Amino acid sequence: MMLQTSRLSMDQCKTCPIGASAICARCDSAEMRTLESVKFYRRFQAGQTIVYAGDRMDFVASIVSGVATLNLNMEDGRRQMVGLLLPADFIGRPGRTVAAFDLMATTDMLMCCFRRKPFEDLLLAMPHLNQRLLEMTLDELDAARDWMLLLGRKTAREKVATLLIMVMRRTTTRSPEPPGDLQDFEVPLSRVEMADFLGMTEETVSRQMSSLRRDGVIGLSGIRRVQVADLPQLVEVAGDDADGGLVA
Amino acid sequence: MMLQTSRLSMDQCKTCPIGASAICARCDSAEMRTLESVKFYRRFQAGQTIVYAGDRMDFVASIVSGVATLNLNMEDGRRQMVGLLLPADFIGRPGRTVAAFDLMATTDMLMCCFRRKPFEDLLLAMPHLNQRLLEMTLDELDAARDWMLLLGRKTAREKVATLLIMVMRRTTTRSPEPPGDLQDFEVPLSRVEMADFLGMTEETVSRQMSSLRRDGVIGLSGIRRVQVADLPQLVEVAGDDADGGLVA
DNA sequence: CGGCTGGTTGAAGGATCTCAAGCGTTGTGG
DNA sequence: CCACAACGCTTGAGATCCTTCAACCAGCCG
Repeated sequence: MMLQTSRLSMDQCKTCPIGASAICARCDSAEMRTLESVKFYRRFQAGQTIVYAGDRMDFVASIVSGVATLNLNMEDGRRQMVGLLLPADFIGRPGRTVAAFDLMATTDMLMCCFRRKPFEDLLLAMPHLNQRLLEMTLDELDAARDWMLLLGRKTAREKVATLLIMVMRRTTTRSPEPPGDLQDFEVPLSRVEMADFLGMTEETVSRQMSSLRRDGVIGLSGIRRVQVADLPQLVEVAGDDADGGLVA
Repeated sequence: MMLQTSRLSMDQCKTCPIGASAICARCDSAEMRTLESVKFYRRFQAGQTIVYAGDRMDFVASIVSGVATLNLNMEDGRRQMVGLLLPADFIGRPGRTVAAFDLMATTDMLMCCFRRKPFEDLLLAMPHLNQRLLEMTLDELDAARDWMLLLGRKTAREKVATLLIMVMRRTTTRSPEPPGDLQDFEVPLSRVEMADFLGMTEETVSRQMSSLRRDGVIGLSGIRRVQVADLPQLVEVAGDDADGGLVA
């Protein structure tokens, strides 16, 4: 397990699929070479917990491929997802040695890692790195705020619709013109994970998915594959939080 | 109204009450002089909306005194608070010309402002400023994530207890040794604002406050003043999200 | 085949919301 | 100076949405 099959082809930052939007997006070629010399790859399997809250965390990383989640737990087992991390997203917090959240791989993952301390030094030495990390963190904060509206004020049906739209937007390859209403995509989360994202139970998630299917808003095939049959209605159902980036 | 009575004494950054933890905390004295020369103060009254989501926003600012909130609205009037901003907190997003959230003053406020464009230039020129803003943004993101757990998974009673602890911790002057259980502080939010913070109705907030009082966990005097009668129990009730900074 | 996992569906219960009335304080105008 | 309207808060009663608990179903793998 954890064989690194494609090590060689990955070692070149030039060919990195997330280069344009990753932490290194603003770096010039000299800076890239510096980063390239200290980076290393790690793979994780679907379902694996990468670190638990409270564990020591000695690296930071960018997601090259796959999906990870950040989760907070209460003693009695209640769990809330607080981060959904897709390719190019950054993992870890400079200046913090101990993880604040559980970090888990929900699919097989490849991560581009840096040991924490050297990375922190680079952060001080390379304004481009600092600027890009700031920008990414501000984006995440905006996303967290939209998410808070969902958690605090939306109904179960609105929550599910919003999640589907979000996954669709962040997941489907942005074709120049959207192919009408019939997007087909895979939700990289189990029902339980969707429930943890949305702050509800898996049963309610399941019911709302079925309800949206019955109403002709979406289609379901396989277990995680969704077709948007009526995008305008899906957006309508989502409640359109003051066009918080979802409508675009 | 909006008389600036203490302008002269405020013009000196040296005497600024939030200097230690504001955006300028890491700047050296040369950098401080630069900032000082372009900063300006603005006052706002309690209840005033500073900007609406979608409005042009041509400045960024630090809160010198008072309390502001960021809010998201849905078309049908549902509202969720997504930011609670206290002295030293930073307002506005570099690189964004249009506000993403409603920004309102819940108390009388004094803000230390910079025009956006010059500030963005300074951000590029002063790594210290960039580093500090990154640090503050990361802190806010952590806080947003704790908040998401509250919104998604906590009961009404837990929500109220958590808010009280949070306000107590961020509001009371950190005396060297905490004076036993009997903290007395003011919640700078109306019941409606508390409800918007917690993702519930004002009636439920009110009921839970009364319930906590009946159970001897807190005392209430005036309308916004709270005495913590039994801190351990209050922390217990709050559900103590994996000691997410609340216990400490 | 049989157990296991993840997902769906049903029925009942409960936490929170909604709607409504009541209360105390504040400010205002007669 | 009092009456009264306005506002913010509290309390009550009924309705509702979501959860809980349980059964069931489909696919997968030993």
